[in-house]
Amino acid sequence: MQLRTLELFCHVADQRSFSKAAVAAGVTQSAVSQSIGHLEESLETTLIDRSKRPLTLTEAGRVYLNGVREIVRQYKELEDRVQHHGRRLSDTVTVGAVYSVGLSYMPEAKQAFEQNHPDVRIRTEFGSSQRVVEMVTSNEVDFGLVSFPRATKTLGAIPWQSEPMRLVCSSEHPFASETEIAASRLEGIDMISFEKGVVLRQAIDQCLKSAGITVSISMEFDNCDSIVRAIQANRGIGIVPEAAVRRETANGTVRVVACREIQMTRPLGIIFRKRGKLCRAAIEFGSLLLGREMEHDMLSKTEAAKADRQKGESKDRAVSVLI
Amino acid sequence: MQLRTLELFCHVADQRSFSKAAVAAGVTQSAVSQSIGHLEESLETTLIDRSKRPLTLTEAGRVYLNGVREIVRQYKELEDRVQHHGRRLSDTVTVGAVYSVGLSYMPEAKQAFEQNHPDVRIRTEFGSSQRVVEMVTSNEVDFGLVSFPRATKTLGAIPWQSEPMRLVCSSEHPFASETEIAASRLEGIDMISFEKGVVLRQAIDQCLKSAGITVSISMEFDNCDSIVRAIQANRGIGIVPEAAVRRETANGTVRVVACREIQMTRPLGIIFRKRGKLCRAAIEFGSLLLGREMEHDMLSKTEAAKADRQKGESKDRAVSVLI
DNA sequence: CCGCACTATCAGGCAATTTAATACGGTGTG
DNA sequence: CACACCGTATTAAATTGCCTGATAGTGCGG
Repeated sequence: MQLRTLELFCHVADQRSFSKAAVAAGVTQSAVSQSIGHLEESLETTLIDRSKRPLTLTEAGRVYLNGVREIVRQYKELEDRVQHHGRRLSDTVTVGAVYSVGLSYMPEAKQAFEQNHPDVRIRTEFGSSQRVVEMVTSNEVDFGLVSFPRATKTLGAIPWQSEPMRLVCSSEHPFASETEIAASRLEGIDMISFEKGVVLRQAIDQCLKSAGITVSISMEFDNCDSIVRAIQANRGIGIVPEAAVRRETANGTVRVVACREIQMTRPLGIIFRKRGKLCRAAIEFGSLLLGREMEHDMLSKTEAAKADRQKGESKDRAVSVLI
Repeated sequence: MQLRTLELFCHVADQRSFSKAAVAAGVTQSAVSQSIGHLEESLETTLIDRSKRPLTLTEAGRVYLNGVREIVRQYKELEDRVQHHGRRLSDTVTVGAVYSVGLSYMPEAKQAFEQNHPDVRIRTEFGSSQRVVEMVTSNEVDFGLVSFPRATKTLGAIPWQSEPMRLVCSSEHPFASETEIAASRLEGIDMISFEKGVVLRQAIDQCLKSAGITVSISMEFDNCDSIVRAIQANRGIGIVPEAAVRRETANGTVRVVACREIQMTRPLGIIFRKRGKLCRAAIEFGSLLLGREMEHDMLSKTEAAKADRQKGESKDRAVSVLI
């Protein structure tokens, strides 16, 4: 059994889609399909229920996923532990990223960087926002790409860019034919959003509130993808990161509607461990992403943190980092 | 990374030899060498110190071995858990065996069986004696091949065959030129044996004692292999299973010396879980090994155990099983 | 220094994996 | 119900990687 196949399976389970898993893993959809097929064959079990979209895992699939995730995580950790026993520092930069951010920005960045630094490999690890924080904390990755970066005692955060959030609806929705609508038209409308725990949800609620609008949240999900799907199904409107609907707007299944009062962005940022310095290559790559010297941000933030700690609570700094 | 490669690495670590690992895994020495080579390359670390024989693990190698063993074990368990979710019973018989027994008897048995049952695969898992017991207990394997089989509350034991133990010495040893020696000549001689905890050691001590001989144990190891190596180095004589020195006697580096008073055998046996019945194929294969119907032994032992439990302690039954 | 046993390396063959192209199937639409 | 669209399965060809068999190199003991 190929460890890579197990990772592939994790991607498929995460994304509930073979083709998206293929993009995340950087192979073709065909390869994913066959790999998973062989995997199921060798296990003499069906792991994925292909009879409905989005795909779901079978009972066996769920059991397997749990085990495989743990095993893959454990192996990566072991690999790291052993590699650092070796003599020379790794020439590989590993970046953790949430799917939405990683998939949008990593491919070009990786390619651009590897062109200029043929001796350095860039690896991307995907995971939930929470998982990325964990990856950075436990030093599984050099740094992480997340939205709403949050500095903590051990983690530093560098604001990167603000990705616009768009008000989107299905092409069937009444709003679809309009290019701009007044905020008041949103009053009481059905909206699909993130679950209450998700930071993005809180930001959206905040934005709506300050626009003086009350909407009716009709569905809640823990990921962009499901939201987009529900919007496509015309179950309501939603506010999502632009990158998350790039494909869908291109093929016309959803529409972006402008609304002067709803001008949201979600801040993307780089998080890193304050202790334990990054290797040269990682800093170079971070600088490429940022479009400026990463080192400067790391230092200033660290100092800011130090100053903060003396003052007590660091809440206001956190805000300043986020915006 | 290929899970198979990780297993290979475990074999190499167990056997402290590429060529022996190759035999255990059923591939060529070249394949092992290359696999481990690539593994080390991909880890950018040296796992095995090739500068001395027998091979030793580097620091990184030891760390890696620990992790890999756990991961391989975990994956196998997961595989099982998921496969049993599937619809049909496995057509694979998995046998756990200590190296010395498995390597001697499994290859032919496997071949013979698969010839008659082309639809059944036989898989052999190697491990220490203790590990084999664990494999059987946790249902990782259908049954186990061990020496000194020991029935327990959960495990049944079927005596199989008695492998002769041989008194062997280096070709340089004074005894090498003699075909038979008197037991008295062993008095006070340097002997290499197993560590005190090993059952085989206790059996050997017992045998020597009843022959009225006291020897001087000059070295102790936890495995046959190291003992044979020490004997080859002429550090003393030893009493080891015939199969363990087959190669060495063939190439003349060690000699088997007959001694009328030292007539030892080590009992080999099959151990199995009393609860949870074996699949048809496993029983067929067991029967092939035993040369008689396995089912009969399993039943009678179970009943014997039941009778025993009523009487209290089962020590004397254990003996009857062993001999 | 030699012989022996073992490991490394190399070229060739074969099987597994990947890709690109295409067929097939599920889902929503008119 | 037919159609369009999106996503998955299938196929053949190309590629990669693994294994074998032969051979060269190395550690170890004499």
